[in-house]
Amino acid sequence: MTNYKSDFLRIMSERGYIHQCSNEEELDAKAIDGKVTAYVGFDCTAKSLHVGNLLGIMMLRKLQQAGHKPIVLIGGGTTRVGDPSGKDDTRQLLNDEQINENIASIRTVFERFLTFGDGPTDALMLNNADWLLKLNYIDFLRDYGPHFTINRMMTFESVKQRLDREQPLTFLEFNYMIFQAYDFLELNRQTGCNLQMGGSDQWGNIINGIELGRRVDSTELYALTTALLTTSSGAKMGKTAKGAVWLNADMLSPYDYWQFWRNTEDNDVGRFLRLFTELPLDEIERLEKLEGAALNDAKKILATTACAMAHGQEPAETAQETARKTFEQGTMAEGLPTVEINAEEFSGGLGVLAALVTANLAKSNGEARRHIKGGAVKINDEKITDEKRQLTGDDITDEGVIKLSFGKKRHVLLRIK
RNA sequence: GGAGGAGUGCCCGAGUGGUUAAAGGGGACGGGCUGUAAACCCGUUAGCUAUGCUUACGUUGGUUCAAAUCCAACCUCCUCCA
Repeated sequence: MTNYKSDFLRIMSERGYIHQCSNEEELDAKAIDGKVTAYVGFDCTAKSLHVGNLLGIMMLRKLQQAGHKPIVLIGGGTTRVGDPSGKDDTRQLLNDEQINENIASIRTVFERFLTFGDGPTDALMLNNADWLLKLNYIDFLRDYGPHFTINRMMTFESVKQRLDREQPLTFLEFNYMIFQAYDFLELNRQTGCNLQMGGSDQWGNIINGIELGRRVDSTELYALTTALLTTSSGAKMGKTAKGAVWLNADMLSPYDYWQFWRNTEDNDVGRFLRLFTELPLDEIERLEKLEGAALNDAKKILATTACAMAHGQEPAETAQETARKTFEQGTMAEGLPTVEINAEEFSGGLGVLAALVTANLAKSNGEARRHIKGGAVKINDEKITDEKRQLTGDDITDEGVIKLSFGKKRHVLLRIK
């Protein structure tokens, strides 16, 4: 990579965020001379963002730290259309109420990573519904349609691949690209935003926006993308047994979030420390050199730091302590995820199968049954083999809970209330 | 509008009348080994009130003792032609 002169690009580069950048010299120069305003777009199809979105959030954070202005663009308008990228099943369309709920819920996460406000480098949160919904089809086509040629769009990798694989590419999807380009233009007009960042899969879309800006407003816009995040064994980031690794604490507990980072593969430790923590680089270099079991210390630091950023210092430390007790001492830890059970429900004795399901450790009785057969289930650290086993008052420990374990890593405390 | 091809479980993909809850692979989960890692080995991978029952091979009907497999209509996608 080039030697960047601006703090922003230098830091981004050193930490391994940069995959592609359009016109980097000029962007670099801009970042030295003055303020850059940049945005990252986020979907709002769920109540929470997940680790897959974290890279985008971190980029905005770095931007702000370097003295520039970040914009969080919520895709309230585009969500209404439904992003067709996922393709296979036409996603069910969300209604306005759901979308607004999601936006409200997602906002809280950004507040942990960015400082919002009215100051020159304070972050802004905008919603593209505010302009997309007002568009008039014919006017929009006349004003912007001429600037996009099918010929050009056919050369984009995302389009090419789709056609090569003989997968359908709908007109809607074509338009989605145009909307995104238009978002960029609109943001530039409203706020002077001149940089769009995103994952490498967004490159084509971002370039479309840059070209639109040049043609319509003769303005120079820039693109900066990061490599899509995968683990070194090639898996997509962000999936666990329970599903997505959510950033909202009510969707995934800080403990589980901590565990996610703790279980990082050896080969990813250094990379993740650079991307997802703000430890000094020389410290990271020291940590990633650790070998064998010692590398676990680096993973714990990664977990606690990353967790603190998303959930706060205290929950992160609690999570670390809980993990220490659970894994290193093998003792009962109060901080494990807890599930409450009604006393009435419990009074007659509760079957293990049902308990596993209510604790969200198994999806169905059948699954729970199979895993009991496979020797994966423990009650208060004692392996059970009888699927008819009932949980009774005798199982309640001195701490007033029942510890239910599924596999070595997943533990839940049942608390009767 | 015409001709041809396709639609299978989380994904890819085999199966063209019964022994098919459906080969094989991937993924995921569990067990083993370890370091709460990777790799590797083994197992599991529809639901339930469970020696049985119910759902399931695009949708809906039909033929048959029996259908993912045959027939009809419909829906969707792909290719070629107009």
